Amino acid sequence: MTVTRFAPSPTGYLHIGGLRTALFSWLTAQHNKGEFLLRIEDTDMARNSEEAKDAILKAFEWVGMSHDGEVVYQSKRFDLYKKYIDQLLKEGKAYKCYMSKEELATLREEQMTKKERTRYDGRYRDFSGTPPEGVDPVIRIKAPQEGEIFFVDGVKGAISIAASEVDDFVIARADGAPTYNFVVAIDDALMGLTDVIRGDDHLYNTPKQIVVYNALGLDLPNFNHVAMINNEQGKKLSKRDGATDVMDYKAMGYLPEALLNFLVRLGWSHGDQEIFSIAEMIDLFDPKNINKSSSNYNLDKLLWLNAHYIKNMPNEKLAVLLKEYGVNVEGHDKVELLLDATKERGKTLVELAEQINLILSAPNEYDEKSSKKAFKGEAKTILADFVVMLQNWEGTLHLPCDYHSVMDKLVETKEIGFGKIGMPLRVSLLGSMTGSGLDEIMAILGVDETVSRIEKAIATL
RNA sequence: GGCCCCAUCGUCUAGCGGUUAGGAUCCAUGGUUUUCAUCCAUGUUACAGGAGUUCAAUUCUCCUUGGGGUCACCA
Repeated sequence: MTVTRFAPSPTGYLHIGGLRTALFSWLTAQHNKGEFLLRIEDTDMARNSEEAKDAILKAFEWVGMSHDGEVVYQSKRFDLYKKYIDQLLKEGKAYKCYMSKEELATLREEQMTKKERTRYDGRYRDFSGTPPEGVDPVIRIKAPQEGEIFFVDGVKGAISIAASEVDDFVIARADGAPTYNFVVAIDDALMGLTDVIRGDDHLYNTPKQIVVYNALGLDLPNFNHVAMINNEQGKKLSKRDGATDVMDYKAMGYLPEALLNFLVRLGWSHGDQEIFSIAEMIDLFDPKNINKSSSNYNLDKLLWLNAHYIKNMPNEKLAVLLKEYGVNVEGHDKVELLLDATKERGKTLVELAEQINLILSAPNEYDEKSSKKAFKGEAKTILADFVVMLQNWEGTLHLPCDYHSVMDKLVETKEIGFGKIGMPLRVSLLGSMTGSGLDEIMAILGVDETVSRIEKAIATL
């Protein structure tokens, strides 16, 4: 059975790039009817935060990616890691290193001035003398000293790194707490991971983890390293490039299905297909189609996708979502009409809410440019005549086409162009020259409200 | 700097030795729409450079250049 995982460290919000690798992992599991596990990497007690962990879980909930089984917390598994550390110590595959932090810093400085790669020099690897006083030792694992560490990456292909590049790295801190590369290998193995999908910033961690797998005699999973997402200039994505917190996208009015669709096409493709429902992604996703190269982040397509998903979303669902953006249309007797008339005009739920509010609340002021253009000439008398006609026909006005026929009639009897009534009417109802169809707006408002808004406008002329 | 990875329109990408190098987005233009948006149509724009291999390279190899990643008692 395929088992994948997402393993964030709870030091901040869920990053947009993290969501993509999580999505790739989740899709791989779903596609193979396997399991997608969630593990919180909180071995660094000093940097963890409960809020960060909750924020990450919340983001997962928002996008609708559910994990299987219980969330695994590494901080609760220290006893387990301790057991493996003791085992390696006993087998001579790991050793205590009494080098102080100061000594290590000095060594590193020397290496840097000599422009060498900074690495631990192995001075305690075969140490058997009397340990220095006052130093709590760290525990280092014995990495191979020659040869190559080789593995086949699912997206990058064959990777080989010289053993000399991997030093005897620390697996347990001076306080006894295990370190990342050690526990990742153990947990991935113990949790039954078959496919590790992660950012390629972890590529160099892989040989280290392989050292752990080998020392403990564990089976290797398939590694898949996904290239990074950079900003539009190809540089590392930072807050300055816009939102990097997944939840910011919710605040900006993006739909999770749009965000996921956008993300799945960043570094992965299925021919020319652009639109993927969640079900289609699951059906078609295969990590072997993941791109080797990094991709740049550009929100144009996300906006387009979001507009697409809003346009195609059932009104009932839209009405529910809109409540989180300050618009409650659920009680309105013309909800269907209201949403049909506005949903093609908002690329985000925030914009859609604005469009709806434009109709729902009478304009407090009239856009200067629009009113100047619309409220000129005979506008006042035309609007007054229109009000009279609306009132005369009141009982028969229900559908947009009913209102349209009144406008037709007005244009006909007064022998004027459509714009003569259209423009002033639009500004009277919405306050500006842009917006949904007049027929729909009037049908949504009803005769009373329509007349009231027109009369209010007339009063200012 | 050492090591590792990468390289097709501005951006996301298709391509897997022989194509008029395709799609999407963006942008521009036209049409539909009483406005705006939607929608439809059309158009501009790409194989980083240089050597090979081959009858033939965007595609394979090498070099250069450019970009990214990584070098913790962080994850």
